[in-house]
Amino acid sequence: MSNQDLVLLDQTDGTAGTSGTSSASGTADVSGSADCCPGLLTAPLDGDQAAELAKVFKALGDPVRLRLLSMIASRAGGEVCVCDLTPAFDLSQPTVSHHLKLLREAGLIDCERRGTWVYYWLVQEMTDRLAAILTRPTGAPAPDGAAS
Amino acid sequence: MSNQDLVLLDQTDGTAGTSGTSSASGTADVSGSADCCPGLLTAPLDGDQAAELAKVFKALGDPVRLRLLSMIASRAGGEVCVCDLTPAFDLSQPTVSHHLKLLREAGLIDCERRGTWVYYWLVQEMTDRLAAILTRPTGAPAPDGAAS
DNA sequence: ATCTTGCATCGACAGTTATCGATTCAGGCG
DNA sequence: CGCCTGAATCGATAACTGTCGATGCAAGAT
Repeated sequence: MSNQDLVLLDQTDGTAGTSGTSSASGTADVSGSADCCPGLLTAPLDGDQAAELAKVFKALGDPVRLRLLSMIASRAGGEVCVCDLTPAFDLSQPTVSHHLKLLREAGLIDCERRGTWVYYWLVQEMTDRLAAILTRPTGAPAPDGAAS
Repeated sequence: MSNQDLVLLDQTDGTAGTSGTSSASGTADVSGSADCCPGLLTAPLDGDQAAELAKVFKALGDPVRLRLLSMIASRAGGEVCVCDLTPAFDLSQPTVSHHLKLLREAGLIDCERRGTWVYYWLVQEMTDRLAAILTRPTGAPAPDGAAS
């Protein structure tokens, strides 16, 4: 049902072909392919849209993952080695790896293996999309006609 | 540490004084009070910021709650009676009530009792803030590490 | 006062998730 | 080749979450 949606995301890990991390296995999509910016604030979501979007927000719904994402994203150029991320947390290496996997499956980050190390970066399309979804369309009428 | 933060949100439920739903009891905050737009994409979050933000995203990380939120928010004027929301789902009334409670505790919606019915509305400040947090500051250099 | 309706709360249960240690895999190096 | 390092995967377990039916509470109607 959501096949063509992944194209938008797959382009980002085209370089990850050499990666052994099986990237882009189950990346989630946000908006339906048909409508570019459904809105969330403008019209009721249908079940499918809500399910896809919930996957991404769920990935963001953990402090560790938020910190990981911010650490990755704040590298404007983008790449962070896992070896830089793991020691920043009071968690085991498998746990950090697990969180990174969830972020990657949500389509928020992507990775590439380079020698011994694996580098992660932000998938900006996804955060942009989320921001758009949470942004009330400009010029939206002031909410005074509730009862219509 | 996060007392004055709630002021921004309390203003929206000033009318809820008559509400018996104990509104604004444990509403979550998003950004620290000092910095208006921490970013998430510009600088690593500290633990407290991440925890607060995660609460809100976690509330959004469920399809039912996303649909509830979109149903509430898409009423431009904003008020939706619970009696209009509950039958839209294949869930029991307590379950829907539970989801509404989580959204309210996350600071995303607020409510007021009016006679027999309870009305919910969107707290736009929160979605605005989330959008800002997910928006890369204008003029930020495009991370070419991903595309290339 | 009693009944009825709308919604929140409670307690229980099933499914999910976060976490760990142990293991495995990928690559570089002796 | 075997060894070492970095990171992902596997299994197990504790904690959390979504869901329900039953109950309680608020407010209007009879």
